[in-house]
Parts: sequence; structure tokens; C-alpha cells
Amino acid sequence: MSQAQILSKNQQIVLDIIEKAKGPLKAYSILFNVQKKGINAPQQIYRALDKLIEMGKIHKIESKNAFVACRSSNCEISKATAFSICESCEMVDEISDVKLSKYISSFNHKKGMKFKRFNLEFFGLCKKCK
Amino acid sequence: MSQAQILSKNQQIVLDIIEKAKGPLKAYSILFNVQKKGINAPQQIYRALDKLIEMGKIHKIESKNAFVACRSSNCEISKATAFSICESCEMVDEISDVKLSKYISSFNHKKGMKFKRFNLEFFGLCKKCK
DNA sequence: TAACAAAGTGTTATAATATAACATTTATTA
DNA sequence: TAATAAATGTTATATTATAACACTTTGTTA
Repeated sequence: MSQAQILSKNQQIVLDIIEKAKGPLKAYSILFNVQKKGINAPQQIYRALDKLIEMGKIHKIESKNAFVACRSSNCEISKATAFSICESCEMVDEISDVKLSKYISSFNHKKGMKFKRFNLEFFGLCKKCK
Repeated sequence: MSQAQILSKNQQIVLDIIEKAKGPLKAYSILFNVQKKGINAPQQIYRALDKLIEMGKIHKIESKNAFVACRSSNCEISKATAFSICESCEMVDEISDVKLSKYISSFNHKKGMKFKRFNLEFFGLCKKCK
């Protein structure tokens, strides 16, 4: 029986915090939030983050060094991620657009490189900030 | 007369190093390389990097915290950047594909956000490493 | 051209992000 | 149940980036 991925204690704690958050969280802000739960060191956070990324449960927003929960079913374990980022309020929204994703995934580099994965970050002003 | 952008001393030093490099450079590796030229502090590097990015002379590879010279004329002061990154040898190549760039630039987010800029990073194995 | 503003520089200090290394514990599986 | 793999806890440290302040150079304009 293919059961849902079971998370370890720290992984679950970190994922819970990220899922509850309204926006992207930074590693150290996660750390400060979980010290009451007995997690004391950055390593514990980064290890959980690494695994959660591997599993596709969260994504890293590279331009912000921050982490968001995956809200999409189309990113197939993070092979094709796209985000819209508001430069004013820092809001991040995962873009789940099959057409866009397929178009980019099928892009072939002239120099003979075969891509396994991409990450796309859009910047602008969100509805509220505009 | 619209003359080419004139760079300050530190900006020129930093740009020279980045342009001569075969791959992306990290800020501190630039720093170590220019200490003979009288630049001693990270701030001096980061200030130059910021301006060079603003001018579109270089780009930051967000997933690597590293910097490459702009080799493209299509990115229009960095409004539309795309890179291919080898996960093995760390090689980075700027992708200058008008069709891809136009397609992505014209993408409209359903949630009413108007994008000013995007950055796309592809990952895979380059010809040599494959 | 003096005087003001803007951009750039040099410097010290420190903040923020991330990994190394090692000992131990828990879970999985042969 | 012994062996192996995954996760944990911990201390230390590496790496990346910014704050703040004094000063200099360059550009603008009155």
C-alpha cells in the first residue's frame, strides 16, 4: 500500500510552521519559532528543510533565501517551479500553470544541455501594492 | 552625445575580474582577487556588484550566490534573464533566446499581478559532464 | 566659479545565512 | 536480532551580506 510520506519529528515541525505561514519563511525565523519545541540549532532546521525540498513539500525562493509550502500538484517534486514575488510586500505566490510549465520544460538549449529542472521567479507589484 | 556608461574605479575593477572569469564568481572570491588592488572590504565589492547589476553589466545567479558578466543584448537591463546551470561542474551559461524571453515576458498571472522582471534558472548536466 | 548635491570610497563592526564534524539515537530491513 | 540507514543533538565555524559613519571625488547649477 502506497501510503503518504511519513515525516520525522523535526521535518513535521518545520513543515507545520511553513504551511501555517502567510508568506515565505527564513530558516532562522523558523528556528526562533520552534525553540519552544526543543529545536535549538540551525542544523536541525536546515536538515529538515533539505529533506522537505527533496520530497517536494516545500520550495526555496532563491532570490529571498526563504521557504514556502508547495501549493501545487503540477511541480512534480519540484522539477518545474514558478513563483510571483511582490517587490513591495514580499508576498510570494506559486504559479501553477501547466501551459507555461510545459513550454519551459520543453525548451531545448542549443548548447546540448538536457535540463532536468527549472526555477522561474517573476517580480513585480501585487494587486494590493500597485 | 549618449556615451557608454562610465564606471567608477571599483566598479571597473570588479567588472574586469568577472568578465575575465570562466564561470560565476562569488563576492568573497572577487574580494580575495582584488586585495592587491587596494580593495579590502566586502562592502566595496558588494557596492560595486549592486551598481553593475543595476546597469545590466552583470547578473546574479540566485541559486549560487554568484555573479556572471552579461553576455546578452536581449536581457534589456536584466528585465528578462535566463541561465543554464550544470549541477556537476557548476558551469553557467546565459541563455539568450528571444522567443523564450518573449513568451515568458508576456505571461500574465491570473491574480492580477503585472510583472516587471523575471529570472529563470535551468539545471541539468552540461555536454561535458553528461 | 563657488557652493551645493550626488555618487563613490574606505573602514570597522556585525548581522544573517549555511555547513562541517562528531557522537548518539531511532527506524528499517536482511 | 544484527546490520544498516536515517535522523537527531550539539558545538563550532564558514560564508554571505549589510549597517553606520567619516571622508573624497564628481557633477550640477546658481
